[in-house]
Amino acid sequence: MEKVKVRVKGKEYEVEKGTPLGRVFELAGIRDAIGGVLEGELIDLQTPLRRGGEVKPVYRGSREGLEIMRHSLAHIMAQALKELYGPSRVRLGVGPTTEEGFYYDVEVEGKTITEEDLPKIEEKMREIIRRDYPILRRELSREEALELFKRLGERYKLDIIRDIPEGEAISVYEQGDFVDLCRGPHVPSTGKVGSFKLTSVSGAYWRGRSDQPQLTRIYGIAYWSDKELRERLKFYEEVKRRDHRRLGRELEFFTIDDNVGAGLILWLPRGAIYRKVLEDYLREEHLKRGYQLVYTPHVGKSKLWETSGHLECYRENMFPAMKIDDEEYYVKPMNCPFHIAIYKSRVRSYKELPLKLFELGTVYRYELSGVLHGLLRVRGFTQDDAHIICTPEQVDDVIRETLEFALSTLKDFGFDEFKIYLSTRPEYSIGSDEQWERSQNALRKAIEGLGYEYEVDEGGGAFYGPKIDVKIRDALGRMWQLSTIQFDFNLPERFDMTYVGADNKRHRPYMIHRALLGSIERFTGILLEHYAGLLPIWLSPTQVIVIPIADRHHGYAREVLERLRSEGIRAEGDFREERMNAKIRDAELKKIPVILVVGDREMQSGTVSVRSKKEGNLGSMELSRFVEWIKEKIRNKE
RNA sequence: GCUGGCGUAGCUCAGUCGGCAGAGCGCGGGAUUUGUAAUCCCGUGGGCGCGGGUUCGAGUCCCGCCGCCAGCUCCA
Repeated sequence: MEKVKVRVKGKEYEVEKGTPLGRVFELAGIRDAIGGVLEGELIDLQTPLRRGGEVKPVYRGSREGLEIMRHSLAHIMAQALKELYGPSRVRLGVGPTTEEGFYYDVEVEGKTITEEDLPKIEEKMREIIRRDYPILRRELSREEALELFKRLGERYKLDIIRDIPEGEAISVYEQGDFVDLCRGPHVPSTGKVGSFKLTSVSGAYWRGRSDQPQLTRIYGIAYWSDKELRERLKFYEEVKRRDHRRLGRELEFFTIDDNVGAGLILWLPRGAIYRKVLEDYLREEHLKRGYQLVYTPHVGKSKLWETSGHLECYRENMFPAMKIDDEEYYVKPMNCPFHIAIYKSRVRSYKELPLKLFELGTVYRYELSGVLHGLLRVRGFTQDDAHIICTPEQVDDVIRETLEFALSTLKDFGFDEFKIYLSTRPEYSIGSDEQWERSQNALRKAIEGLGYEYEVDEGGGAFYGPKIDVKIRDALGRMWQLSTIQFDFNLPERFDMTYVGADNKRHRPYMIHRALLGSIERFTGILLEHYAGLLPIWLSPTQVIVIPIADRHHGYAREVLERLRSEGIRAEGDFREERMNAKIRDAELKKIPVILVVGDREMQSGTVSVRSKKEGNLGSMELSRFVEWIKEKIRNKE
């Protein structure tokens, strides 16, 4: 009999090949493990050892164990469904784990599972957990497996079995009278799982293909302890509380009107002020760095989009054509062809490169109605878009400067945690080896030069060039992709872009697309959620609200207001016949960063009583001192 | 687009078995002149998403449409 050598806790054990891991743990005196990691592979106690190596035991409460336990919960849910609705009515798809828990795709004949059914299913699951069935692994031959699942009427499982490569073991796991095709791993018995909650149901196509039947996907989240589970549920509450669609309405930033159209944003006055500040900032920063501002139209002739290749490759994302004077026009989904037309408006010399054209360009893209989501996924949006056209020699400097610009911009909005991704040449691509080499090097050097970690997505670039994407982490720990810096070897060819070099010959320039925030709309959604609606003072539509206590203070309040406004501070007054407390409450709910209360005392001494949303009541301050105080905060982008 | 859920006042929601459409907030008017998160009183506001059908009678039941929300990538 063949033997394998397994090392556990520094000791080596030689056992027959195929011995279950649990047996080895017994020899090693390990009692309460629920599984193990064999050379990086997560296995359970019943997994037969087919190779040797180092094994680390996995216990309840551990991270690796979480994966095992969640997987078992998916099975327990499937068993519960079979018990509730009858085994022959329930057909199972796949039931994997997710980052937070698990799901199972199922089909229940003659019944649509809704969220109302979830408590009942949970209750049945708890019952199965209490019964503490041992979970047993069995390996079957292909024929046995096909026979078994045919008998059970599990047509989806049969699909899966057919896809398992020859020679790979086919295993099933049994608990009570429930049996499921499964690679494992699983906990030793149904009683050894953690806390869970079923959260939602949705439709999901079998194998993710729309030509396949749609199953019901039931989601659950699971953690080892009640405490962790409660914390995660609280996190979801927080996500809901911070939903930018709700904040956008409460703060009167934007609205979406059915009569205007789905995915089309109407910016309300308060949102518009914020947007103006944001856009002014962007334009200033671009001018500082030698970009030139341009404006381009919203539509262009079909010929333009033919040349650019958009009609060929991007048509399904474009709004359909409109006919004008026997000529077809398309609403722009991108700004590049226009920026290229600007570049080509005259002969360009190498002396004026790099040429950096910047536009807050509003584009329209057709998105499926089902994917639209507040500001985060829309059909019309404004990009902070630029195209940089340069010589090959300038590529390194241009990229370094651009990446630096992107990161410093993100930092200005309060994002300091980034993840940078470098996507390289895919299998099918255009452009020369030299172009790819030079560009990829420039991107890599730029990231390394700034001392950042990055991940390489090998072959993940577009067919027309490599790129860097920057993702940020928001206050809730979620990652969002914002900046992108992307080479394009395609458009300069298609549009025959050239510059005259020092040699008085025509050369092909390099072109780079880049966006820092991506889209103003989407970025605003992310920002609202990141700050839970409490924007930094420099971005707040109203920075200060002046609250007079009684009518006799209105005159002084107006003086204060005027002074603030003359200093360029966005200030408002609350002159309603309301009690001070009510006015403060309203201002707090509107998340206005600073409240100035003025009454008899302030009027006499020429001061204001400062209450900051962040820091609470700060007491009285001379008016001029307050002006300095808040200007300092605005300057520092607090 | 597909599947499921939901559409009642500007907002958040209640409306039982099919039997006179409600509450709070908001908004308007009045009283109150107030020191750090809701003063009181009165009033206003609804084609119950749209269109059909069943019924003596439909917010409620049935059918069709529209809109919104969630999911549709993570391979037993």
